Amino acid sequence: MPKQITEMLKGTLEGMILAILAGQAAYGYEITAWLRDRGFTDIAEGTVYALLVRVEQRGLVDVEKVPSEKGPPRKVYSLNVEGQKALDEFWGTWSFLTERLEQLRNEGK
Amino acid sequence: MPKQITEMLKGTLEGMILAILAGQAAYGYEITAWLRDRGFTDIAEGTVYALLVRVEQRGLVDVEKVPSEKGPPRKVYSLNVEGQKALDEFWGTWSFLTERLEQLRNEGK
DNA sequence: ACCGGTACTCAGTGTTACTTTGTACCGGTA
DNA sequence: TACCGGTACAAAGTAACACTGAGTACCGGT
Repeated sequence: MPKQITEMLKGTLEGMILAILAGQAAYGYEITAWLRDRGFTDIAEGTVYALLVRVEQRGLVDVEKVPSEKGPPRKVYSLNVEGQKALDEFWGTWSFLTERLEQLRNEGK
Repeated sequence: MPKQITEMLKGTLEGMILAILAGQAAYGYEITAWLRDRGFTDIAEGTVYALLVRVEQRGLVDVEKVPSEKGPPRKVYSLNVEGQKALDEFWGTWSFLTERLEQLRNEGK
């Protein structure tokens, strides 16, 4: 994966995580693994955790501590109503961007 | 335009400008106006100029000074071979991102 | 007793776009 | 003549975000 993606992820990674949590509750390690499976091999673990802290502080997710069989307790995050609103907004902004970019790609200018 | 777009533009704005220049040579003020016309009303003039300086320093564009009828001389930028390569790379990375995001949007998770 | 996989945390860094301010040229108007 | 608005570019300082690297801790298997 080109490291160019790093900068492109700014502003979208948070939305991606909200989107993942919209599907089902998950914990940090799980989300990281999921992203790596989908080809985002360069996303650092620390990045995901930092992001989860941020969305938690913004009140977009609910958190529950769940004991794990093999390691420290998991912090399981789930999207709440505020989070759903933020996710909708994210998709709106994302659509705006992709539409313009697609147009740019097709017309040459 | 939501200010959420600001962060999303990081990493894509440079590609957008390369894409515009691929269509035809242009100067800073013109590019800014073009972007505003397309709905990117919040993009600051200074941002575009700074970006043009950057792509010039990276050797992705050729520059020509052209006298203007109403104002200081224009710096007209055109994409060179290196720039075309960078643009191709950009579209590749962009496709990668959009495909994953679209997938995320459709499956819920 | 040790090692590897699981799971989370935090301080410091680099890149990027924004903000603000400034310079300068020109045509039109009062 | 003096001023103003639109054109055109430049540069210093700021904020947000993802990365890096190091650390802590729990557990099962050898």
